[in-house]
Amino acid sequence: MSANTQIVESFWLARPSTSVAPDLLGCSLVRQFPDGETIRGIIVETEAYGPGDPACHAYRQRTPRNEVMFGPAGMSYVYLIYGMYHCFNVVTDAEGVASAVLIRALQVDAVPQEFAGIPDKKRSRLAAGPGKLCKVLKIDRTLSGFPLGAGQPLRLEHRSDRFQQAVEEGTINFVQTTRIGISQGIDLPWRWYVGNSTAVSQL
DNA sequence: AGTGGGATCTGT
DNA sequence: CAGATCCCACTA
Repeated sequence: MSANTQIVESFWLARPSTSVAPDLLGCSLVRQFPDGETIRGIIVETEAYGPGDPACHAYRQRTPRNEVMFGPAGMSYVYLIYGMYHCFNVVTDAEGVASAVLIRALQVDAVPQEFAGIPDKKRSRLAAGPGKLCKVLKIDRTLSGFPLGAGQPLRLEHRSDRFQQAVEEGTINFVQTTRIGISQGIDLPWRWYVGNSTAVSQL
């Protein structure tokens, strides 16, 4: 696998969310608009949700909202939270197994024009949170249930060679901890983030 | 048909 | 730490 190739191999995501979540760190999420404009961010924080997990939206029943989580890997799952923010997930694992990885933070290098006026300190943390990154990339529920492949409004790209090399050399390390903002399943260590990143939602 | 709480974020 | 704000899953 070479750098910057798009992740069209959905089988790569057809594994338990707890395996996929750390592997998504360093990959890029790319938003492509009809006019050709793109906004991209490097994934620096993720959380896994899956079977037997009381914090998972599909823990109780298959419902209209969580339907896409039961589908094949490599699809988007977007939902509205607290009436005003959206959260973006990558659906994982085999068809019929409800699971997903919540993307919690992105490092956005090329900040869109409309955010150019804000202070440097805030600008580096523009997408440091699941609701914030959806605001920056203009992700809402209309983008739920679509494949994350080439030519789509949202797509994933693999780690750059540079990032992968840094991981292997130990220059970049990953931290695994418990998840944030939930009231059940609070002891499961299913949150991962890039150790030296300044763009994670919390430490 | 009504309702309580939610995988959040911002400003005080 | 309160408030914003809306959808939906659950109860009846």
